[in-house]
Amino acid sequence: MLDIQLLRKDLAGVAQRLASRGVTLDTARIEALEAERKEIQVRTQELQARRNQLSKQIGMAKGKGEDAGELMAQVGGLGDDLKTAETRLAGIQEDLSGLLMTIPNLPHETVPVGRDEKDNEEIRRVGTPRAFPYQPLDHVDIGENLDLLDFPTAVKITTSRFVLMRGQLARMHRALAQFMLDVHSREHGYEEVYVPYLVNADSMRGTGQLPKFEEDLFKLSNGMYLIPTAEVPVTNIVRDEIIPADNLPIKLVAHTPCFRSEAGSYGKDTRGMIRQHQFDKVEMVQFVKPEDSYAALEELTGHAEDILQRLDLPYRVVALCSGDLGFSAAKTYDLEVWLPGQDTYREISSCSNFEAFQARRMQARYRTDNEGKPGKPELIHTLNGSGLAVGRALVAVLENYQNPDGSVTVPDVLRPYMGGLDRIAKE
RNA sequence: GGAGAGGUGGCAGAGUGGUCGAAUGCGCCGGACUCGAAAUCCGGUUCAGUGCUUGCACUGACGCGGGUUCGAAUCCCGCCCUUUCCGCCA
Repeated sequence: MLDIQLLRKDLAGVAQRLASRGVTLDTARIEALEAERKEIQVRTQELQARRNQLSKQIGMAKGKGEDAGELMAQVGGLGDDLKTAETRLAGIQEDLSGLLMTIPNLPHETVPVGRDEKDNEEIRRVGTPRAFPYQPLDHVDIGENLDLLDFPTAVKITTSRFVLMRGQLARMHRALAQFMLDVHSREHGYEEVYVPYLVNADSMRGTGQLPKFEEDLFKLSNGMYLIPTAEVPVTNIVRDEIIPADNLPIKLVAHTPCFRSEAGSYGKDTRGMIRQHQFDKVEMVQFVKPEDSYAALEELTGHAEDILQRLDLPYRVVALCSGDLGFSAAKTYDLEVWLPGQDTYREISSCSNFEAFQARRMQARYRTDNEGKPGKPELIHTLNGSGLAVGRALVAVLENYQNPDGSVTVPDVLRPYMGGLDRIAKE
């Protein structure tokens, strides 16, 4: 959510910055609503003040045993006007906040301006894709040849876009998550948290999934939602909280399944594990002071990169352009891992600074003490990034570590998590 | 799932229709006292929002949402949550 004050002060400027995202702001409607709001709010508050004043006098009169009939008649005359004004004000404020909730974040000044993913800016490449003397297989062929990856059975159990993994492959999937969680919690300074996988609508609004993106979510009959990312439960930990400044930064990491309906992506990545309704992810979340958030974004992105480097997977870092930015993000780096089976880089992590956008929706604030005097609560900045998507990391390992005989070498860093196993081969 | 109790400031806890954003205690901050500290005493200590003459005024908030009333923390209805007992259960 943007600062309503900013919209009042510089509506044209906001509209201009949103235009770089390809979003057209209905400035005329906002101006009209604002003008109406101001008029009605002043009127409402005046009427309320008058009523409060008279009611207080009635109380005093009755306390002294005097007749309050005259006063009561006076205040009674306000009743209808007041009710009308209050109702209108509530309506306008609902319209205004409803509109505000659907406006995306402003891109940071360092975000490259562009239309779509073609305009994203490659920042760096790390690692060299391995040269294969033969046509490398993709993860589906590798996994199915090993009898460890089973899509048809998952379809039988549930439907398409789900997967069944078996044996050492399921184990490697678990090993990847454990490895990532260990590195972030032991070496990068994150506190590990275990969180609910079902959340209420307030939490979804807090991080920005609602009200605009309900169709991407799985909703339960009792009104709760399956989380599409750990970002939602983890970030909402600080909803409606005022954090002492000394406690910042707060860095949390969680491993959760993620559920996405993938509505509107029919025909996209239908083969394999790239785009599933259910996948696991290790997610890093940071709560920081505003002045620290861009340094934190670099740091957090580095933490995700560290996992790729330890797995010795080639990747590149891409700065998303304004048109490709997610709804709540002010700036995002995507990490794209090299997939030899597809002969391309594919997204495996997305690291974003949301500045105060989520914090404002959540009323997540911090307070600084200036020489003993408590300062005013100010909005924190929130960040998060995948560290990494576990399913896609497994895909990357399968494709990058495949051998001509159909086996897959286990990356060094995962061996301790797999009982020392050095390769996965057909039984 | 059944029956009961309850949700008030950072915490504890009063308040059951009227100068109540809310007693009192604890905590916290400042000051006095002290060589210093403790004790004691004095003062302060929620958040959101609006207007403009930017320092003041006003509005809203006692779990959430409605209602009654001139006036609601207090009465009524619905929901959520906590808790006790019983039942069930990994």
